[in-house]
Amino acid sequence: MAVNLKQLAELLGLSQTTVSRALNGYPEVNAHTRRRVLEAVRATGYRPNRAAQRLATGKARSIGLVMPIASGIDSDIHFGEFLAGLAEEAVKHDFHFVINPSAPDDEEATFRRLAASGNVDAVFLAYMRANDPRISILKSLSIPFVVHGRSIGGPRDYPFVDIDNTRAFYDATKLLLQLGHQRIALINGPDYLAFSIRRRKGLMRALDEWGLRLDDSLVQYSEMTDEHGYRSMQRFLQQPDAPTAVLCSSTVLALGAVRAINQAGLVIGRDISLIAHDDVLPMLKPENFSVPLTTTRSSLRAAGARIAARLIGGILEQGDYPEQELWPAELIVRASTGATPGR
Amino acid sequence: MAVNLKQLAELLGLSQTTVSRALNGYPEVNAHTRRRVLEAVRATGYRPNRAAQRLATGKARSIGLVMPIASGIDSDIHFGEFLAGLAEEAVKHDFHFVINPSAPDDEEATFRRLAASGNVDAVFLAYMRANDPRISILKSLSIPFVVHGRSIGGPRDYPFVDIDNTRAFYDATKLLLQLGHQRIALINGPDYLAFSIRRRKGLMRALDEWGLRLDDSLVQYSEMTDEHGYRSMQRFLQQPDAPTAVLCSSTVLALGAVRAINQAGLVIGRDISLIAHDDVLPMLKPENFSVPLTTTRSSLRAAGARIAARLIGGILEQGDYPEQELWPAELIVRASTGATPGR
DNA sequence: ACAGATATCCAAAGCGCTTTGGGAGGTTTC
DNA sequence: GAAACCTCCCAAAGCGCTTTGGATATCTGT
Repeated sequence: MAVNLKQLAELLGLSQTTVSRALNGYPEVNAHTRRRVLEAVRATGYRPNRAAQRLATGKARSIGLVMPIASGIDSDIHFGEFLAGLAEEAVKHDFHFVINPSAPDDEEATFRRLAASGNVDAVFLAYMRANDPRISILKSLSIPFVVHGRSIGGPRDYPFVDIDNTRAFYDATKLLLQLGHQRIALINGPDYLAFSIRRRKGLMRALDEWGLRLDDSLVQYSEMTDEHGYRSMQRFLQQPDAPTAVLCSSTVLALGAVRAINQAGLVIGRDISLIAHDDVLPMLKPENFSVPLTTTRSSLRAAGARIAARLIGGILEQGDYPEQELWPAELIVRASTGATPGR
Repeated sequence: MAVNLKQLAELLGLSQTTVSRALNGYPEVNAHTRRRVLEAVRATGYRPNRAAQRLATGKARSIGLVMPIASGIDSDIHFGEFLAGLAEEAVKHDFHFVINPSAPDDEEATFRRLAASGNVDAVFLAYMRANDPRISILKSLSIPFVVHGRSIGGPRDYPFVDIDNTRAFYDATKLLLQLGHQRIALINGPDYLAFSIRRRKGLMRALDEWGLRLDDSLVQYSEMTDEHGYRSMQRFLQQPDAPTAVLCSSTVLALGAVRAINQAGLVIGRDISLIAHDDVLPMLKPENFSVPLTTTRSSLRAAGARIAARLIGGILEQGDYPEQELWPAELIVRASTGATPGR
């Protein structure tokens, strides 16, 4: 018993115009009438036909999402978590996604197709790289978009939500330095990604201020899997002058790192300190590690939700959001950080 | 310079009807006229407005996807891979997804909402459990759907694409038995999932035929992560009468298992044999393992693409697919399987 | 009490496509 | 040569919503 606007209007003895306006919050409707309409909607279970709305308004109520298929990114656990946030928010407003898989070298064409298709009102962008070409492409396509993260170099005036990676790892490093650590290593994400670059910068800056030099043999880049964390940590531990403290770009990496440390017979927080960035993955809580992890925390899912909200707000022309948001990451000290051994 | 049907028709000196028919492959159009239309489409870059098509045809051109958000499933690497296949196929036909996140206990309501909303033509279902209630729900909602996997128990007449898990693990076990192994362990997926249950059954059946009994202390269930594979294998190796061969439900699990084996100082293929199920994850190829892995192979991505194709075919009422497909998994013997040690 | 606001509501015109119901002209059929 | 068919095309009626451009009625202030 799916009703449509016309039937609903008839049932109420009103015109479609008035009912439509009552539903869409226009002011020229008597409060009492509006209440009646809302009541009837509840009673009949009326739901507006989206296709008709789209045709009439020109808004597709959907946001485009280019999903890289080549590398391991798409199957990445972090991506899934972020997507969950996006989806959660989108579903509240009855928005859809158009997921376009694309090989990295085909991205530009994919974006063009997406924009031209008219199937999406806005586009979302992530996994920013240094000098990322996609920003200029999207600007030229004149389709609204919001970026998760920031590029490095290139145009600066585009909407984004990012966390202050430099600051987060600067703070983390500072803590370690104050605890007396001098050789601090970094198990980072892929080296071409902007957040990796910034995290390294944060580390370097803090070292600089302390009068220390970053030793590049103490930085490892890789995809953020448990396995890579394990291997990177092993490599560090085998070095002649092994680090006494390690920064991890993800709790997933930390998982592997911890295993390597344990296997080497070392005790976390005593023999070696560990700080990881925590994306708040529901299945991997830093407080549940055998030794609870000191972390820089910022929820990936929240970022996803926020970006969805901004995208949708922009399309519906409601809500007011800052163009650029730089979220701080919270430094949470737990048991995995301690004073330098033998001091 | 976006043209619409009307303008295109005018430009050609034809009626909208004829142009529409030419484009949609109706027979009552002269071949020559059709060619002219197609040519004009190319020249003008005409693209039909989807919203209008939807309104006129009643088809939303989108498929619904309920994404579990509670457990680790959504961030699961296997899910991402499957999704890639779905998306790849969908984009070919300009189909969308409506991703609905849902807590497991809210699934029924989510499905109802999805079906009632009218913005999906069909629904896709995965992560089947034993006696899965979702099948009946979807049937009662009378919305087309295709299942990835099969339930166990409950109604049998529903469309699915599944791989023959029982058979795959039966074959794998058979191979191990022929090689002389008697104590064969299984590192399985979550115990409530249908495929896990079937794989265990395959193992058990082969053992039975060989006159052996399945020792339930040799079966571990867990989410399919590297970490869990590691732990499960460790547990097996610590047992007094450790297995000489192990079956893994995923190459991801095998990754951890291999680590545990190496760590124990054992040699794969000599001291202990390993067979894993290979979902053909692009980032994890069994032939690249330090000891190339014997596997039962079936591409998850291909399954995703197939399901998308069937769903879309059903909506568009074209193409003819079998209702139920049970794909065989290919047994590929590599170096990780060898004769029982000390025989 | 009357011109000008103000508050509510409505009829009708799209949005861009598909589809129904013909209809003109040319071919067959008997 | 008339009746019966094809073949190919068209006009117009929707699909279900939003929005424009009034109407009508009720208030204002003077």
